Amino acid sequence: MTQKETLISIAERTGFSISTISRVLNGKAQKYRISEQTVRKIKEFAQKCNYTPNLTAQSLRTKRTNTVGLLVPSIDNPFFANIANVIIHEARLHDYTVILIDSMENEKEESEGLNSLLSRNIDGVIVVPCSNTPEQLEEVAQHTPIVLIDRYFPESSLPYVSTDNFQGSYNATRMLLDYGHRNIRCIQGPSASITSSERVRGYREALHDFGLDDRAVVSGSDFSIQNGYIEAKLALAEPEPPTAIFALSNTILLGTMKAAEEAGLRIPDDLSVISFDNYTYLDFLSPAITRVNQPIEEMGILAIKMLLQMIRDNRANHSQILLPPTITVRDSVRAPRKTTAE
Amino acid sequence: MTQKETLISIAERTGFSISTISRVLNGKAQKYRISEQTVRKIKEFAQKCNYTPNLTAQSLRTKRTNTVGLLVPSIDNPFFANIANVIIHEARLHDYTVILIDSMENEKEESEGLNSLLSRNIDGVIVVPCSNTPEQLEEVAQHTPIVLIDRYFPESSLPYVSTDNFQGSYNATRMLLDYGHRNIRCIQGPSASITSSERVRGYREALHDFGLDDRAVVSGSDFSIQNGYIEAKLALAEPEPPTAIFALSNTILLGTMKAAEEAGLRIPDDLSVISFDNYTYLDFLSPAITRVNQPIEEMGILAIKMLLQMIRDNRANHSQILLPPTITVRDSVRAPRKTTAE
DNA sequence: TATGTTTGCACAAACGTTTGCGCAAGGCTC
DNA sequence: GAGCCTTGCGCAAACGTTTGTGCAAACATA
Repeated sequence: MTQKETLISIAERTGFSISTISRVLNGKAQKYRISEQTVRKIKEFAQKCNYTPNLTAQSLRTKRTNTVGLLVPSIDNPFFANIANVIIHEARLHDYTVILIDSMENEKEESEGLNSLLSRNIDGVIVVPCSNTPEQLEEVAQHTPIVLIDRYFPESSLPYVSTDNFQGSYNATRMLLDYGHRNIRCIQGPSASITSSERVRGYREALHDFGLDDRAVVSGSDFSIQNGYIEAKLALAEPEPPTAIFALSNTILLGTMKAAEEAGLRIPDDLSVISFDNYTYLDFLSPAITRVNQPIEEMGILAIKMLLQMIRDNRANHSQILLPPTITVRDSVRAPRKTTAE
Repeated sequence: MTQKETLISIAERTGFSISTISRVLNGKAQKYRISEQTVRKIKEFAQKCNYTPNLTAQSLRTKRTNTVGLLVPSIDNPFFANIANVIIHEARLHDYTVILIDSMENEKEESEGLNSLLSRNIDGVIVVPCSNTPEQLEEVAQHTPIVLIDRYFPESSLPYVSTDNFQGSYNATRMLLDYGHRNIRCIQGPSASITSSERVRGYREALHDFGLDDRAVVSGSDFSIQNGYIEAKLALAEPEPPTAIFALSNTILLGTMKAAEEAGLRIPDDLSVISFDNYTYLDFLSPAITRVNQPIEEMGILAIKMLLQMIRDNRANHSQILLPPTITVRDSVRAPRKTTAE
């Protein structure tokens, strides 16, 4: 295996000093009055020998890495892959590289991943937290710019950008109500998660505004297909089964559909469903699924914007932003066959 | 923003030298005969002030980063997200961190991403190449361990691990033939891509073995939903439309299904379909889709294993491995209504 | 008490950069 | 030809580590 070129090796072979070469390659030739001729020679030589600076040395010296960290709970989840994609592209536009760490929805991994990022002297970090407390993150925020995305801590001053899950959920529930549904089951994700709990809140509020507080039924434990399956299975087996199911994530939706199919129920004829999250494949299910659509791209752009601003200004920012979701209407909602007893 | 602890700051406050502290924290106390007492004091202090080593300095000195790069064409594609997931987890098991770069299926981005990784002194890199030539990668291989995954260059000696796309495709086509289909359309991805061309080869070979060389019809241009839609639309409008469609990716499949639906064809009654790639949601389409299942997990594990071995032994490896795919049978294949003219 | 051995740690160089400062050579002014 | 300014570049310190070597003190031996 051959060696890589360094400023030193170039200096030896061109006869110029290390500093001169460094300045030329960093575009500071003018500032330091390096002659045209020298600049040309050095640039040519560097080009020819395919020199690339050693980033570790560079950042050791400058304290900057032009790198931001991105810590997500599971890159395997298309929602987070989507976020990662946007953030990687957006960072790239601003000449930043992204280091992606997967915390596997595990507090310990999250903590270690964060430390690993900090050790690398990243300039800032974007986090979808999976722990329940903001403590470590707040400590990090003392010395490193940090922005939360998707999940956040309402009681903390950490900056975040997320979807207005409450509003999205409220609107979706409202839509079902407007179609005439009165027995609407809500299947939630982990109740500790702010995204899930806000969605539940929206669901309850919509029922409340219809004077149906007592009809609110929420169950479920996590964002898994299995959870959706089990909860839907139970709900549909009840004496007075729901006429509509509101699945608080697309995975929960998949489980719900399976349960509906097994119960011999056709969607939307026998059962209406509405989901969260917007994936292409939701259009290819039968029927295509009406869902609450999070503005992922805008979230990613905003998060990067906030982060880079904090990096540039070297001071904290406490913006806490919720973006409005929209509803993508497809074919999974219809008026119930017959109004329930109520 | 507060300062981070360094060996120097700890040295000043504990009275021990930098080297002693370094050795203690690296578990080399024994080797350098640091007393029990000193070890304890230093460890306690480091713990208390939450010291984490500066990785850039560390790797500048040691030339190792315990980091591997992963360069994929698009993290937004669940297939690559899945690969990334496996590799991240597997690397983690061996105490390696992964830096993920997205080349956006763009040669220039790939090249720059690779340089960015190299600048970081990563210990090795796993690549799903998107360029058509192995030149740059072969040059990198001169000084940095590299393993290709999924896509590879048959004429190059670069090590790779991939699926036996030929075999998977052969078997799938064979299955359709065994069901009695004689008019099978194949919708491919980019013809320059080895994965797509191998799949096409498998398709042709299977037809050949049935003495149906002249019935081979391949069309398509990329792994997009739109491509699948357009090609299927065209195929189904022909005077003698296919009784089965082999979609060479799951995205092509989605387009195909949409076209079939618009043509009023029911799957599998009026049209059989079979796909590549194995995603959960394929089970939730109507009907669930029979598909060729790539052993992604094994591929990831093998790639990491090969890479770490190269890193450890500090020498090249030229293993070129194809893992056998399997077929996941669901409900999208059935015997054709009536045998075609042939 | 003199000598050798062990114990326990510190010194300093090196990794590849960046950057403030300095210095030599040449040109200009008078 | 003396003094000053400009041009063009090099010196060396610093970033936070790791690690080969060195050295003083303590201890053991004779």
